[in-house]
Amino acid sequence: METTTQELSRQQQKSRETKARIFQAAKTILQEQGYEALSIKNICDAAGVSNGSFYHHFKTKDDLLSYYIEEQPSMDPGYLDLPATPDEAKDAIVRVYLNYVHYCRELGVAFMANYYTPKNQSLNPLTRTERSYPIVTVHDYLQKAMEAGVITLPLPLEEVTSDIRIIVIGNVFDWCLQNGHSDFEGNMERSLRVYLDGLF
Amino acid sequence: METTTQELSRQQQKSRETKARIFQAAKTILQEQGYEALSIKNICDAAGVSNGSFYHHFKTKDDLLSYYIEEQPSMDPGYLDLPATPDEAKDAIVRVYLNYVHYCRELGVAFMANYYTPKNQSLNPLTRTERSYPIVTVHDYLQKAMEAGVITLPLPLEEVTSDIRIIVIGNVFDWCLQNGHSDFEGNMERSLRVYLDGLF
Amino acid sequence: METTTQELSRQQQKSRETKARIFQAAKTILQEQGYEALSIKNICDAAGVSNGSFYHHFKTKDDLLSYYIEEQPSMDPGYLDLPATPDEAKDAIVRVYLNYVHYCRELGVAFMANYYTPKNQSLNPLTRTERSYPIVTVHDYLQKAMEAGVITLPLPLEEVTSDIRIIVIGNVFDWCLQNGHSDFEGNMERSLRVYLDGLF
Amino acid sequence: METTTQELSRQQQKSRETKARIFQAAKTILQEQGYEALSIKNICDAAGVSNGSFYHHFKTKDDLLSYYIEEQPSMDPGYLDLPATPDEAKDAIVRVYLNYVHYCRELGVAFMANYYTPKNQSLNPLTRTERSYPIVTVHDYLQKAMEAGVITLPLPLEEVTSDIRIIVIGNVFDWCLQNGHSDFEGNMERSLRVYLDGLF
DNA sequence: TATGAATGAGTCTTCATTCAT
DNA sequence: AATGAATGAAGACTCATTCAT
Repeated sequence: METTTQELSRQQQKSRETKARIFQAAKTILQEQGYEALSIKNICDAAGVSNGSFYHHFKTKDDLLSYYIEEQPSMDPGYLDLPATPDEAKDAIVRVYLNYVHYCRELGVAFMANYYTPKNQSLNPLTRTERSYPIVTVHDYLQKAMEAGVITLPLPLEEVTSDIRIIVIGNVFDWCLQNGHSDFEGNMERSLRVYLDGLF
Repeated sequence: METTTQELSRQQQKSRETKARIFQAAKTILQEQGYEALSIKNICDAAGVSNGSFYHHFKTKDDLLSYYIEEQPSMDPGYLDLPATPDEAKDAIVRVYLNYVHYCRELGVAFMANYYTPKNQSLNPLTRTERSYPIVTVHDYLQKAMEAGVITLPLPLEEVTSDIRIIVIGNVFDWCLQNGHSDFEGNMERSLRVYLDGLF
Repeated sequence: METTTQELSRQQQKSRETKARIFQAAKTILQEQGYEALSIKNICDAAGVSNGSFYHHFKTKDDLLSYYIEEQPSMDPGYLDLPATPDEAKDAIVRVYLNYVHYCRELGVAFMANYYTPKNQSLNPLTRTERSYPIVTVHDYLQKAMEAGVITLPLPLEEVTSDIRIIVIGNVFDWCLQNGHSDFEGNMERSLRVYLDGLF
Repeated sequence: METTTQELSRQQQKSRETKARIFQAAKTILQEQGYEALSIKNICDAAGVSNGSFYHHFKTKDDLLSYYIEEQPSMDPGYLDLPATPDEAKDAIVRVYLNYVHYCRELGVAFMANYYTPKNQSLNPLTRTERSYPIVTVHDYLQKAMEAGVITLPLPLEEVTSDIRIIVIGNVFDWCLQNGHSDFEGNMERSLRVYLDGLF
């Protein structure tokens, strides 16, 4: 009968917890078992919740997924002091992308494999510029290094950053393709280094 | 009564047409509706063929998909004569992949954008080794060149071919990502060349 | 608004009815059309239930079949008090299987004749160990009797239970083979008794 | 144009060879891979023959199978000299059924699993008496031993042979159920011996 | 808010069989 | 006598979603 504000908020809080539990369960499944295993049933089992409850909190499966993507952590900057030598510049760039590798691992192969589709335009730096992609960081970094006379590029900067982006994409894609069973860090570092060695 | 060569080939021809129709149907679905819509039923409906017929022509769904890579216009063997100098080797490798670029263009961006999903295991050379991927060609080519003493690699051959594959994948992915509006040939050639320059 | 216990049980009751209807449909098909006709579709059609509903109630087709054995009218625990003499032990074991005979009669020859196929893996205790087969009961019973020093077996317990299972299977099979026109109880009791007499 | 009798018979001979090859292939598959693997495709592949050819020689799959059953080897008699002691009688009976085990193994689990259904009335000695089943042999043997005063049975002969038949059936069924992965000989010998020990 | 029963289209694949050649 | 292309029903099982309670 008496429904105080407090009681309502208690209920609301419980509801939010349920939603969070579902969300977390989905995240865990995605990371540990892959996208294919991400069925409503599996999510509900893992969350200890009925499937009806799922549909109470999320309109559809896609609805749930959209929340997931928004939650991505943003890149940690601060590697990028002005280099003293070309080799330092190479090291810095490699470090940026090893950091990205780390970030990919956090998200999990399963998620990345789903996310890394050419149709996913959020991957296209030409389309969406709000986000501070690593490649933007690297672009600015190389520019500064050139202006400071530390390095000289035999190619236009845009082409170089394009190549780097391509190499990085290739590495991620390959890692996904092999279901996380490739030497992600090793490949990333090596392919970038050889490329940069060919460059300056 | 008498079964002439011509009559036989008529049946064979019809068979080949059916196979091609299935092949084409899959391509169209991939282009217009995406990888997720690529079910056997959809393919057969689109091809106007019974599902049994599909399995008569293709061992499995994956089998069909891998044909898109196998069916590449056969490489001009002249590309791959033993090189006299390191630069000739680089040229040859670049040419192999420019040829691949040409093939991708033939299939179309729409197709490739749907085909290039990490979920498409027919892209994974580790999974399906029967097919003659360009990377296999290049692998053999580099080996021959090394044995002939024309080039020396500072890295294990496997790592080099891995890098090349990664770079090529990245190029294709990027091209798809930009809806075909990138300098596919230019990027492919440049990124490969710089990498190879860094190598030998 | 208020969800009383009664209302809940109404839904649960309906659910149980559905499950029973599926169960019964399978039984009927087995009786009238045989094991080969026992497809999920047939079962669902006969039960007037969607195939999704089937899988809501039973994990798998085998799961359903194994229920026929599990659902045995629960054994009177008094049967299985620790025996005072070897003869009491024999009596108990015989009684367990006379009870099983009774259960077989309830299911009917027609059903059993179709159910007793070597292809029906739900009959194989090695495959599915969750269920409480009579043989498990007997196994435990013999073990207790041995530990209590009431009986001594000249053979490993596992071999004995294997023999008993085999004899029981043979009895059921023979009964089916003769369309129910054999002395099921008589044969079961006699063959088991003579075997046990040879044992201890 | 000229079709001499000889030429015809040559063709006929080739035809018969093809048929035999198909038959043999089916037999091999049945024994080595089991009944489930016995598809027309597999048979034709193994026989090196087109599926059309199969249907030229056999009306249906069942047609082929019927040939298989007719080909079964008949039991080798001659174990059964009049025994001097009860133990010799037991040995003889066990030997008869170990021979039967051997015969089952020859036919293969796959075949037996298909054949050993209660619905298969050819297994019912009451129905079909033309064949000289092992149990008939044993029946006659026991009778002779009794008449000679070597053994005495505490039960009617009919009941004893019934028990023995039941035990044997159980052994075969169990062996099938476990896909040939049970100790067929061991179980058969042990269960029979314990039973006979309980008998005389 | 939460439950879980029910749905039915959808998944890939296998198979026995037919038929034109 | 022999080929192999084509058929389509059938197999078990999964899944996102709806709805009455």
